[in-house]
Amino acid sequence: MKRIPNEENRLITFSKCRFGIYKKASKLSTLCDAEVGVLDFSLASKAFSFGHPSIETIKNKVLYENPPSNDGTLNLLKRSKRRSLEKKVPKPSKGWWEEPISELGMHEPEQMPTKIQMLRKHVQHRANELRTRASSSSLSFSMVNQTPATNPFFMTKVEQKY
Amino acid sequence: MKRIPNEENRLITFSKCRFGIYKKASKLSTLCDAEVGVLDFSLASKAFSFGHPSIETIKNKVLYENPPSNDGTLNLLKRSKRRSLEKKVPKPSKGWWEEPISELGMHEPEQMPTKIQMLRKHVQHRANELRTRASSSSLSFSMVNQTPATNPFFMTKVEQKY
DNA sequence: CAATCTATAGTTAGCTC
DNA sequence: CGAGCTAACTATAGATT
Repeated sequence: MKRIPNEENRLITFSKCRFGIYKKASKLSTLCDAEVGVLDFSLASKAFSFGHPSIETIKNKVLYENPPSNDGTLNLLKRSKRRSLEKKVPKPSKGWWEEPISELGMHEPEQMPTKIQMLRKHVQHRANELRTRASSSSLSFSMVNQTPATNPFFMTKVEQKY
Repeated sequence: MKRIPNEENRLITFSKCRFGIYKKASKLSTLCDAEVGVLDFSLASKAFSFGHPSIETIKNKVLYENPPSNDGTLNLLKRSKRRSLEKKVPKPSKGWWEEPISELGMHEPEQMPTKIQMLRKHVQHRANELRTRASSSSLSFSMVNQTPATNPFFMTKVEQKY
């Protein structure tokens, strides 16, 4: 799978696929009560986006790393105070599906072979589906902590199929 | 279609659908030579993202509205200078697939009935597929101009199916 | 908790008009 | 230039292990 050579076909596909992604993003937001943003920049220097509940909401999360309304309060408390509250209302243990995908943050392709072994198994599984391609571009998954204190764009590279 | 009631199922779906979207975003980036970013915030206050070539690239475009390398130069020139250059290298006429989706920027639902008629036909077609749901949330498409001088998050609301 | 399977549902590339 | 179609492809909800 590679870049569509014909420019017209490429642009038509760009448009069609974008709507497909927006539709899926919309579905995700409804089914899972999530906030989702999608940004698409064509090389022709046009940009489009989808956002739920709005692209502004997503933008603000990225720009200002606003704590979410449902748990931000705790994070504003001192660590000791937060700990004691957490004892009263303990967090449920986390399932694999809600774990951060990875804690790797390397950006150099050379580092991949060893570091990639540290990926969580379910990511490896998915990553295996996305087989190597010749190009140097990469597929990135990242976990974004929403408190200002933590790195908001922690990133992991895996091999990319498309 | 509505929010999945069971929390476990909801989280599993969140995880599965996210990967599906990432896969499609990856495909889009390769086929169409585009830069794509996806941000997912679960209500459990976790956030994940996909980015091609990296989420950092997308983040920087949003944060700093960096002009793209392939056409940003022109936009930094004075209008008069730009005009004269554009005469020498005229832009090709645009197809429907590369037009900004809309030039509507309203945020009030009350304004929709009249304004929505201005949407391009292919957007109307898509929008019609996304039928009303009871909730007040909305599906947003937006066009993002990449020069600092223009509104980077111009937005249009249409009805949402999911 | 995590992986795997599968029937069903959904998507789209290329085509026609 | 856009809209519509559909065969082939792809994704996924729910079940199973």
